[in-house]
Amino acid sequence: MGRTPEFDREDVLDRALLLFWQKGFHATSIRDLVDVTGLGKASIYNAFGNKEQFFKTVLDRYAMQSEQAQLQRLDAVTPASEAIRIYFEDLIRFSVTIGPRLGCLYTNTAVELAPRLEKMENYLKGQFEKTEERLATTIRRGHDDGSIPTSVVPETTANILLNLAFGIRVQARLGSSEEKLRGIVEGSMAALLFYPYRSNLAHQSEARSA
Amino acid sequence: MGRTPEFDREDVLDRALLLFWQKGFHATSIRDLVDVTGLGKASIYNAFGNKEQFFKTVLDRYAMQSEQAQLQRLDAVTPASEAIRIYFEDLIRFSVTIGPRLGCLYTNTAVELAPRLEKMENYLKGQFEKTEERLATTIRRGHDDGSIPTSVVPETTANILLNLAFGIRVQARLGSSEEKLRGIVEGSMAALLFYPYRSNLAHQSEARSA
DNA sequence: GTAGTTTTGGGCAGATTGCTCAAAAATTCA
DNA sequence: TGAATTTTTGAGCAATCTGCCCAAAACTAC
Repeated sequence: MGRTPEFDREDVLDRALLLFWQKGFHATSIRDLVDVTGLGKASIYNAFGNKEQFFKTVLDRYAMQSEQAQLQRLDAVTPASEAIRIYFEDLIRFSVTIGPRLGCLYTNTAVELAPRLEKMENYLKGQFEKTEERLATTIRRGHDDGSIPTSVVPETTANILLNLAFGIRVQARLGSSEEKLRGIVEGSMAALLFYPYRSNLAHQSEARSA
Repeated sequence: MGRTPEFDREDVLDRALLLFWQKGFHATSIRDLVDVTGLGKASIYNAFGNKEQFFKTVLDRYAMQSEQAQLQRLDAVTPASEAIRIYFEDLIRFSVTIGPRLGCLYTNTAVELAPRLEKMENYLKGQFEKTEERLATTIRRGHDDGSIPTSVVPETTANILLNLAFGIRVQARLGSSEEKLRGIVEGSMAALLFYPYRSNLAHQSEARSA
């Protein structure tokens, strides 16, 4: 029992998420959150605790909407090479389409709060490691279904692909166009995963055996 | 004429630089700067203006010490492929060795202050574009001196290399080890620039024509 | 020494920060 | 209806923030 909350919790979280995503943790004040969510200061503290706890809740919601969804698609798509390609397509779409200069909330947060990263280790570093492991697993699946040459080492390449993802997220944050990011992903994947087709090679040298 | 300042300007700038580098712009207060530099509030405002102007001055000093120095070495080293390799070696050293979880001040700043990036466009975006152009130029030089296959397209590959650099800087900020970053650079460069030798390929497939 | 100039330290003003508390309003259960 | 529980509301707290000012100290030029 008790009084019914007037706000829609998910809606409030989404609004707060977008604000934190745009401005970062420190630059977002409680006042800003009050303005964007429409509910009073005390209501925020009552419903979500202090600013740091609120931010962590927002991070969880972000995880639900972005990373987890993308990682699930990694396992769902066949062949494995296509899954990786789609993973990066989703990454770009999610980093660019929703709003300008958003990038990835996880990456932005990790860069901004790196000095006090110990407190958020479970949230961020674990997520990144999980992504890397999933990528390695997918590469191994590509060995089985024949879409990725067995000569490609899963661990090393997953490491490099995660680094590629970090670069994409940062450049999305800086306002790079979707096309430019697509070109980077395409060129990198071609060089790393698909031996014969490499878009960063001039087309004159296409005649080369696989 | 007038009273001689008691502080060494370069020393103060270096201390402030390190602090901004560690904590970021918003999390660094004037009080923090007073503590770390040892001089009073008024002296800071007198010598460097307000916080934002001080930060820009610090960015300039950072440019002098890091980016510019690294870019100059790009042109100095022969062959061109070695120049690029050394560029990334310097990048890693500079991002990891000076202090833990520092990364690159430019990248950190760009990520943190992306929403108000218009005001710093000259400082950051220009620097990144300059780096990309320098990389492309170096690749062309590699075409001439024979260290990089002419099949490697300068613009596309420079684009990808810049993205690689962003990833390295972020991972350095997250505390990745020097060895891990070296592995990423080595694997990426091998795949992108040096056709026959690719460390992310298993050694069993080494017998392949160049 | 004197005048002019700059640094320095202290402190102040105004705004903003994150946060709390008590009372009012709304809902459920008895 | 009345008691219990929860949310909302608004006022306000203590601390910190940035930015600036002013008088005193220190230095240079004359």
